[in-house]
Amino acid sequence: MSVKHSLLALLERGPAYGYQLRAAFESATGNTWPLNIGQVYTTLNRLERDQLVEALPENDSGQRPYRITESGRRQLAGWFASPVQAADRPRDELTIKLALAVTTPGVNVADVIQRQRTATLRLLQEYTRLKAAEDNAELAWRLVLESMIFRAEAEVRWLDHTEAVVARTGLPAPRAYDPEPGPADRPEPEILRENR
Amino acid sequence: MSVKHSLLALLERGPAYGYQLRAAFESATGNTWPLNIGQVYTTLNRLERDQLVEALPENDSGQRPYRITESGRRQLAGWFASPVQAADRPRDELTIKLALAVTTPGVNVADVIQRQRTATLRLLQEYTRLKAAEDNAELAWRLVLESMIFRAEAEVRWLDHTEAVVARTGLPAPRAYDPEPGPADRPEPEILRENR
DNA sequence: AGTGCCATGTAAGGAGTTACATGATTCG
DNA sequence: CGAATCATGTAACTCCTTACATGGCACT
Repeated sequence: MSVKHSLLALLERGPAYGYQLRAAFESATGNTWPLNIGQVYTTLNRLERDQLVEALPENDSGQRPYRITESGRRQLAGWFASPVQAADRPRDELTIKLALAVTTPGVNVADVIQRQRTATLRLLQEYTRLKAAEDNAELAWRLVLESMIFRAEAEVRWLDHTEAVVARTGLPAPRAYDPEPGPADRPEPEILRENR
Repeated sequence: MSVKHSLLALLERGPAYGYQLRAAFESATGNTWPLNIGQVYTTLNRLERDQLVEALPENDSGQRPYRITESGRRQLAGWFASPVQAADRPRDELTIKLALAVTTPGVNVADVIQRQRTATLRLLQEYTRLKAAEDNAELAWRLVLESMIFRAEAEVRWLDHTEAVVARTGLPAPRAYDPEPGPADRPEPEILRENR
């Protein structure tokens, strides 16, 4: 989803060809989020098919630039205007891992938490070092970096909190599956069912 | 990735069939992260192909339970033992959106931030309400809920921070693409290049 | 002449989604 | 009887990744 809209956003700055779009994307994210070049071309093909971009004639150097269309501009405006919702977000692997760890027999939960904490702290230190080293970097890259810092900090806090909760309440006794699983007893919260 | 390992974790509690696995997964996440039933079956097929699980004989009720294998147990242990790395995480859509917003002509960045802030705050309130309402819920679901709360809080803080940064420094002048894009001038940080 | 970068793509597969199809059972 | 739920699956598609193929051009 985001690559499609990212390419539209980059094309809003002016026509560009695939290789250039990848460079622009990676530059905006400080070269930390590499963008697969193959995906750029396949995404551009889908965008062209959906008439959100149009191909310009190939130039002498063998470059095939694209231009955003009016329809693409509307699509892009819609993206910026609509907030990212809960249902848009992918399931977080760490959250799932710990949620399952507490009900999986034979798993040392405190150990899992500590290993993750160490890894995340190390990441956080690296981010902080980068931020100090490149304080006058591009605004976009700075925002990405700070986003990662805020998220990593929150993750460490959650890990610490979770460790305390688990230590306090202990783990539930592992039980096998009911031979006859009953109906779900907890209704799905409305807010999470939206946009589906 | 996480569905594969989630199924292995659920099967570690004992043999189960597809429908049961979906119910168990959704129950562990408080029915907030619906798991597609079709994907359960296709994932089980891949797991069986890779000999991480084995199919048990179909019973009278037409249920086809699976059992985790020794190889599957090792795979699962490896998952729990290795922390989630930076490279494993998907690109965050909101981060990309704002990073691109600041270099896309005609975008009202403050507006984008405010819309997102409102949406995230509303989510946060809903999560908080849920937590209060189900304080004695399953541990796994509680962890998931708290994870989402910590993340939403961090997001609001980052949004506020970003709003301040943008207000203070202003937006960079939009410029078109260089006719001849030079080589990348910022080396990719080592820590982010790992595990690729 | 060879290495490396620029620039375009394709192939194959995993992961995820929506949608559809099919039968059995259960419950009002 | 009909509707809902249980239970299994397939099809089509998007998204994303790794890997490979091809050709031009620049630099040593």
